[in-house]
Amino acid sequence: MTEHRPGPAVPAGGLRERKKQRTRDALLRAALLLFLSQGYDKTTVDEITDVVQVSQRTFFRYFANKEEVAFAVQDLVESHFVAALRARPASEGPLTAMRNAVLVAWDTVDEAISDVVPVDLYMRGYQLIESTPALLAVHLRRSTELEERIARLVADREGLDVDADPRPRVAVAAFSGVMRVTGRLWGQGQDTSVAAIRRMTEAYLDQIGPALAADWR
Amino acid sequence: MTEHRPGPAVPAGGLRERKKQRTRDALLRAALLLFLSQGYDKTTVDEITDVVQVSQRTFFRYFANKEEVAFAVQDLVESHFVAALRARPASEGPLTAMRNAVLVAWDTVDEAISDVVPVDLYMRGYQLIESTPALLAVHLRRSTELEERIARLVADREGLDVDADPRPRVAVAAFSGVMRVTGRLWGQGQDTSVAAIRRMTEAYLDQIGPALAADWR
DNA sequence: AGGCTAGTGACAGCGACTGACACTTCACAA
DNA sequence: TTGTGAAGTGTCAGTCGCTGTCACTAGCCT
Repeated sequence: MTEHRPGPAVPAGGLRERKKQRTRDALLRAALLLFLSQGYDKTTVDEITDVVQVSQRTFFRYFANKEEVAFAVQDLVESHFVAALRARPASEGPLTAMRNAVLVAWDTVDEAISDVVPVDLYMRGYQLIESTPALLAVHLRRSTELEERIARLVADREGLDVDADPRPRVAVAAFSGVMRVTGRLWGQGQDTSVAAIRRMTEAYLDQIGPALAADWR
Repeated sequence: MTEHRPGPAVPAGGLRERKKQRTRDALLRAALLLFLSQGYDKTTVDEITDVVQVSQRTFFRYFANKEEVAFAVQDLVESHFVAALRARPASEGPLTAMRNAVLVAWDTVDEAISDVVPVDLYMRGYQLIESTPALLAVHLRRSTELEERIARLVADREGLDVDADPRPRVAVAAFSGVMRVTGRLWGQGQDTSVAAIRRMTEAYLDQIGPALAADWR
């Protein structure tokens, strides 16, 4: 009996590891709640660690900086989108595949993250990012990294070399540009539901063709 | 003789104002040179103010934060592009106008900024931004603000309401997305000349059509 | 049982940034 | 020309994000 199947409700790993996970989760949740209730800038790391009863030094052992904790959930959603894109049939063209992937991703975010945080919390977190200059800046930089990943993925789908053919990067750039506008406008709007952002996404993607036409009249 | 025409080499304003301008310029130049020689992160504000012989407090009276000083020249170039876009004949469609505006802008950056800093310095500054995470993040956020300005400008050209018709923002987003890829790849490349980025700009813009086609084969 | 080491807390220190206040210096009017 | 107000600056003290160091505690493994 040196080994046994993992029980249903018991997280993997020894006591050490489980403790670690608990601290990280606690910090994450505490930070998110504080950010949402009083704003990111007005929340100090000390306040977060006070809630969790942990030294400030420990916070920085789990998160490289104060920003990182705000993007933990974002990471999940991004991976979720990438997975959705990967799942698209090879028969779909690049733009169609990306378009369908986002829409499917929005339709299934709930299941994808609900065991970490409720979707509602994620949505409010996203809005916080969009409305906090420091976070928005980091978000955009992270987005360009995601773009590169996607470009490589698209290139693979089409059997191309990203560095030889500019089309993958150009297509992804144009697509992502539109996604960003959508995110921004959604953040400014009233309806903060997933349905709202899904609707806007679709509407704006539909405008790529018309918007890029030579003449708008 | 309570007033006299401004002499040829004498900047406008009283002594007070001229002094102010000199301090600001000195700080700007000192900062840029330090950033370029030893990197942004490794340069402290104290080092900058030591060169100019000014207290740290004074630095922060001229620049809201350490980042701001790195974008002073960038500001000029952006305005230069906006001006170029404004100068495009109404007969050109949105995309054509933007495309021509960037190209013309690159062809004339030299004249536009040379009395503040040599173009070479600007180019190296741009590369610094692209390669410094903290600066890149801010750059991208600033870019979205510029995008909004451009979208309004484009909407005006076409006699549309930005908030009613999504096409201006979508077109600008797609365009800017491609511009960003260009900037990134240029920054990673070897040739740091204006000619190089102009060439890449043109090449990548040419790919928008093909990249957005349904089928790439 | 006892040594090993991962994880933590306490502390000191750096650098970006801010508020308060006193002081210098220019501007402008009497 | 001089005096007065305000603009611009330096000094100082303090906050906050973040890092290095070191000693200590508690799971782990033999």
